[in-house]
Amino acid sequence: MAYRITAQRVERDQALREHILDCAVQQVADGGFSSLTMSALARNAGIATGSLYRHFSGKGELAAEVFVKATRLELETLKQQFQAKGRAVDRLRNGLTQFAARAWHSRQLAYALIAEPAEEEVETRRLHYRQAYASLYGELIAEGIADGSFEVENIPLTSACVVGAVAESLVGPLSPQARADRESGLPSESLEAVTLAIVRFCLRAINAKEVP
Amino acid sequence: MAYRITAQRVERDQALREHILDCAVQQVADGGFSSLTMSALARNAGIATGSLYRHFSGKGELAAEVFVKATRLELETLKQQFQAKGRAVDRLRNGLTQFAARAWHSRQLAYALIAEPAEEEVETRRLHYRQAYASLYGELIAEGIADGSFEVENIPLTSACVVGAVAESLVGPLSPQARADRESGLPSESLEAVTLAIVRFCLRAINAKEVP
DNA sequence: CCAAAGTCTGAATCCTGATTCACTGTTGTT
DNA sequence: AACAACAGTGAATCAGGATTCAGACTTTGG
Repeated sequence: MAYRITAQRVERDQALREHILDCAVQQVADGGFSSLTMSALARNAGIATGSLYRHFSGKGELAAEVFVKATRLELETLKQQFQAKGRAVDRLRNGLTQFAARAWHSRQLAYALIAEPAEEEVETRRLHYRQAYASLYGELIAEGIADGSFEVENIPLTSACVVGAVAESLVGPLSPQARADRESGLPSESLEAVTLAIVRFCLRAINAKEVP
Repeated sequence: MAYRITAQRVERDQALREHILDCAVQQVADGGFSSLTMSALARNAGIATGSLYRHFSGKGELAAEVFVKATRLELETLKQQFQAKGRAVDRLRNGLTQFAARAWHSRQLAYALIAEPAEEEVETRRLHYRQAYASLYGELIAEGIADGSFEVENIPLTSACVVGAVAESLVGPLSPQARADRESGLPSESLEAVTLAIVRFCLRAINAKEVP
């Protein structure tokens, strides 16, 4: 024998893999999944295209990992707000507010994660994580129902509606920001106005006793 | 001179163009935009691929026309309900109910029109028509506000939320139908249940005095 | 320092459809 | 009928990105 996978090598590999993923996330944040090409990524990461394939079986897997890495963070952040202590209404309001702010400040990434067409593998993950978002809303709604502050008949469907409403108003083509991008230069609603509208919309939709 | 575009020729051309579009819509309704390839379309329409280019400048234009043809119908149908006579609440409820039913009965097409990734030219039209949907909701909401049956602060944003909620719950990955497709064979909500949930959600969200 | 066993490289290749175009078939005019 | 001008055909070509792979280069253990 004359070669063995040493600990140092394993570390380097992991570090390089992370480095590649970081570059990839950056690329998606800058130009969406459509700008994530193997050659551009290799260039950014400072390696050869072929080397990418030592770390990822193919583009699909790579894109999926990018998606998961970025989405998990958002989901966890929202979860933290939702599972904090306090009244369900407040937690929902805080969660939505924070979610809106994060999406607002990195629109391209938010759009890529929520809506941009991408590899099949990404769509699979998207499906999974949308369910996860909906479940999160569902749990919170259930708690609110239990303590009498909300009133909803069909929790899963209502959760889906909430996910849709939030997505559309924040990153969809109707979002004020997208409109502003198009009719560039012209007035556009502020983050505060948008957040308020979304929070009101959702709270009313779930029959909250208290709406700002 | 020895050739002139005769009326007969013009008619044939128009007829053939329509025939091609019909085949294309059918293909999209069966397998989504992803199944719309020039060669398959040529085969279905019974002509050569090259001939497609006598009627459309390229795939983008063709796909866009398919989108517009199919979407215009939906929009007009909804508009008719919304602009009927009667109370705003009833018109909204009827419109949503009908929209849901139509989407439910041709999911693949609904998905293709509302959410499926497609050519740039299609996305442009989609943008336009989503605005149109939102405006339609907006007008109706404004009428409802005027006669005191709704109460909404930010009409455009609220309309966007409605569009998103409806889209997500009907054709999004969280729609009961999509879930059923996945966990095939298992129970799934009925069209009636879904419709009721959506109508309730939207009516409450816009602060309707009367919710079923 | 050497040989063995990996790793890296990036130009060449493959893949999947859209698009073209030289050729054949039709239609309209004289 | 004969010709001009257009329409239809579909195999060949193109396009643009992912993927491969024959060296060149590194690391490891002796």
